[in-house]
Amino acid sequence: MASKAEKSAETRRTIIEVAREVFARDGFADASLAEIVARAQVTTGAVYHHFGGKKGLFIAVAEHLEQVILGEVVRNASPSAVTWEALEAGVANTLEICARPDIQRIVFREAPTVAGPTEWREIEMKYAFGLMRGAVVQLAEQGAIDAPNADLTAQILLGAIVEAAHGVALARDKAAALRQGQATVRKMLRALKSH
Amino acid sequence: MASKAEKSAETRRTIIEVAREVFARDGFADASLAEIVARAQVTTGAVYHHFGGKKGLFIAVAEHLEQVILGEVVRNASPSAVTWEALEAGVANTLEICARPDIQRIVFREAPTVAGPTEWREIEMKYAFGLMRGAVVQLAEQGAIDAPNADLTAQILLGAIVEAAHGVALARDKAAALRQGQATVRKMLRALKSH
DNA sequence: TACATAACATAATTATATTATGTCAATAGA
DNA sequence: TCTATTGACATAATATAATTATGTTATGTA
Repeated sequence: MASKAEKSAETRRTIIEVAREVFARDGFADASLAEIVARAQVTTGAVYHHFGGKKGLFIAVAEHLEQVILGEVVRNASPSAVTWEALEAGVANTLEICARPDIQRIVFREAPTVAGPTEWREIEMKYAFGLMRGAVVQLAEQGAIDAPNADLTAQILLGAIVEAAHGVALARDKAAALRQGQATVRKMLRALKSH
Repeated sequence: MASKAEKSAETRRTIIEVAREVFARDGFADASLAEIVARAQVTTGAVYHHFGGKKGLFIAVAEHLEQVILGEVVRNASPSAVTWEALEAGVANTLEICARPDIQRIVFREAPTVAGPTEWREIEMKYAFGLMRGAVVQLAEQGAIDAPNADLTAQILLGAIVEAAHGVALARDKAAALRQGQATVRKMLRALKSH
């Protein structure tokens, strides 16, 4: 046991795990690769082997966090088709998840600039943005939502959610802010309902 | 004429002007101070004298762009007190301005991470965010808008606007996207109207 | 069993931002 | 009007990381 592939995957996970902490605390620019490899008990060679460099490592961390988000949102979601209620619940859930400081900073603040706008958009398409976009498209087809441009609508909604989450993270009374943020976003969402 | 102070202000303006182009094209991290000073026909000494470093220069550029935004928005605004119509018009106008790629990237994507969240928030308070926040507060006092948390509401609105602008910038048919984005944001805004 | 290669470690290199120092000219005070 | 000071830069040295190049080892495979 402990095959070569398993050991490799293990170090990869370890590096991502500690990098997540360091990037969340210091941000991409101020994070030290030296600290990451020291805490992960590897060398820079390992990082360059697995991720191709600091940027690659950061993107891997960000993508991993996107998977975490996606995992939690779909786990909490009903497995049936997209309904209006499911969208509302998913939005509220996403807002809560995005209020976590590490996700906030790594995924939504820094990743777009570190990866570059276009490349990051492609990655995002597979996760939170893709999910939102898919929901908007389905509801638009059902005639439940008024969205002539699904991409744009999804982006605006996600933007509102992310900024609400950021506001929540900054607030002193986070529980209250979370409720207010969810209420405000829910109102905005309902404004898109077709009738 | 051409006093020392005038000449100094002139080089300062020149540096900001060319730095704006380079930062907009390459982003903060990939932008080369060497290229900036070469194109501005000064040396790094000038940059450090005026701005204290690369970060300081970037923040100066971002703050300058915030002034540009504020200038255009208030110029287009009616000089009277804040009304619902004024807010709607201001939001539509802001969305249009924020769709410009350089403003998008420098002010809303990178500045928060380059300056650090808290420091940038203080700066923002004097410009777009402060304007939005002030409008929300006034309208809430008038009872025209339902906003229990003015900071949070302003942040969510600005987030929706900025993301809408980003979507517009990415769209092929920008004119159509701009109209759709404005329509969507207007709907969301009206959802906050109290009745 | 021998070879190839994945998975790293180590050491050299480089690329830029920063810092330290130097220069000159404008301006304010005597 | 003379001079001392200092602001406004230029130039050259330094330092801090990231990156690259090269080396090593163990494991899977033919």
